[in-house]
Amino acid sequence: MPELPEVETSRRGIEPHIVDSTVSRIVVRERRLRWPIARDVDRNLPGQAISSVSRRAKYLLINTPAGSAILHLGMSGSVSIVDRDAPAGIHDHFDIEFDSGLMLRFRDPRRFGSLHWSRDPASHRLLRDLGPEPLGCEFDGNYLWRMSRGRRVSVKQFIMNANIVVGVGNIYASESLYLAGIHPRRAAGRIAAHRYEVLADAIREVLGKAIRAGGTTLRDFYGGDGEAGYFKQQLEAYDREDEPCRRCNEPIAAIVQGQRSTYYCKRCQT
DNA sequence: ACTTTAGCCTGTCGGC
DNA sequence: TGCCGACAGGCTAAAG
Repeated sequence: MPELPEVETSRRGIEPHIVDSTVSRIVVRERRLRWPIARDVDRNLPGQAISSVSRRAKYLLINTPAGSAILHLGMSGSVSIVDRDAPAGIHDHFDIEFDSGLMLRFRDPRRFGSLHWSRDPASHRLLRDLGPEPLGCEFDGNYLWRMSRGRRVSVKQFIMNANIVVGVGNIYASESLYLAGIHPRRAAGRIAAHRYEVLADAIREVLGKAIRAGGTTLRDFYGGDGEAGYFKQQLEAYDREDEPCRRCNEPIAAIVQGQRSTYYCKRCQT
């Protein structure tokens, strides 16, 4: 489900409801997520006051003066703010309860999500090697060009590599390359600097637009406030196999790269 | 140091 | 109706 815009939408949906609240307890019903939920989460989170909710890549950070809960939504995870007495459904794996009477509920049918505790999240093993934020100032075409020299991977897999740049998942990779007019199979190391400027701009534009639309709801994504994202209507390539390219009418093609589907226009993308 | 692959899970959808 | 395979928005560890 969630790429950067969906995680950012979730962050904005939950932060106002829990900031300045204090965690009264945490209820874990299922520890077997992508990594088992360690007991130090249960030990450290209760009693802490929430200072902010931030995002790094696709991780949500629930920050307190003593450290942060690091939450990942995996492929099918979502968070919601509900009343403390709301009955738990089958895939509601944990709740973080607050003194306000509300709680943050984590639901994840496929259990690819995760929850960790860290006193210093930036140096946590899951976060420390991540590349720059695509909407931040260290990310630009020159950065992509420098990082890509000598690499033979396809440009699509290159921009989906979180060590290069974070937050570009399968949907927005196709969308960005479409917007930039770059063929997804082209080798990353054989793309000229000026084309990387176009690509970096495209990534920022696509992600920015998607955040403004509240994310992409393909099947079942809802932000923290329960609203469906409506970026799907703006998708140019993703999930549009055989439908006409909106620029040239060529049917959109679908291929597989690294076991993920890629969508692109054979005429517009070179 | 880079690239590729398998695998973690459940739910849904299309074809038979 | 039901069964079966294919596929789904992420990411890591291990192997090559």
